[in-house]
Amino acid sequence: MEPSLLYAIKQVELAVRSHLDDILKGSGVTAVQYTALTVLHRRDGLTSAQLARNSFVKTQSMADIVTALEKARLISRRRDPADVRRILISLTDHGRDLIAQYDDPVRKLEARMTDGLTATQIRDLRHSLNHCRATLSDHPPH
Amino acid sequence: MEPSLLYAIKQVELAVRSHLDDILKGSGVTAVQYTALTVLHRRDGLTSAQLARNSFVKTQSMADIVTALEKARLISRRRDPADVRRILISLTDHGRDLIAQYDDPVRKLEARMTDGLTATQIRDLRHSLNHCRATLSDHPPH
DNA sequence: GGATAATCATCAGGTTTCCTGTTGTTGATA
DNA sequence: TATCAACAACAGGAAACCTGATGATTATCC
Repeated sequence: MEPSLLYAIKQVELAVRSHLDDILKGSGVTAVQYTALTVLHRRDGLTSAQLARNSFVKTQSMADIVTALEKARLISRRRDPADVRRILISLTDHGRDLIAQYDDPVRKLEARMTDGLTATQIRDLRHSLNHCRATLSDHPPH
Repeated sequence: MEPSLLYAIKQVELAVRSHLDDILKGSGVTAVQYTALTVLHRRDGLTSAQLARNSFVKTQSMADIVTALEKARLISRRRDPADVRRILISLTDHGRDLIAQYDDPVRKLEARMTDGLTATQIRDLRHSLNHCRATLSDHPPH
């Protein structure tokens, strides 16, 4: 009986999170919080609601994470002058330092994971994952 | 700046979980609990500790899930006569019914996710994911 | 222009899923 | 036999999710 692709993805993600938790032990942030930081590192000035949509969770759930990151002085928040409802989030210097500090071990984890795959296989894997992500986003659960 | 493979996997898993939560709404089980049931469906008679290792979590964490499933009468537990420390877990008829009930919508979710990919691409994706899983298991965090 | 709808942030309260740490029992090993 | 490893379980706590509701602001439609 062939295990499903859904299960295979979950398995890899579980393994990655386990290794990531280990890498981040002592950093003061969880794997989920670290991921939110990396998203902000790539796209500064997002709102909590945008971050939530990016992670397929409710805004209330993302608020927990944002609150923790702000308390740790890793992010800062400011009103959007163009839309007073919005509060834009940016990394602080402290937040950028943390990203920089763990960039290397996280890259090494990815290298270890793909060790044994060819460059072509890695490229195809990335392509297929992006395809799956896009397809599921186009047909949202609600 | 290229998003990492680790991030791509997390994104797909988040999207899958979101859709799975939606499918399972009304089932009485969570996505995590459902996944544990599918593992037992494929390999009956596992212990809680074995399930935990399979999911890269501590035995104490898996105990929460197993307790919930037993309370819902979806699994049953019995002592292993060959090793009295162990308690083997099996699906009940009720548990098998639940798996059967949601098998079709879950398969459809997987089909939707891979819509647009060729059979070869899907095969390669499965192969690469299994490779990543195995590589990370061979180099455990602890 | 004004009513209606959508969006954002937030409060309250609750559940699930993870953790550390500890203990007692049993099986494996030296 | 003595030691060590594995399993299950208890206690307690934190993180990350949820539903439901509210007020403020912006967007849309007649």
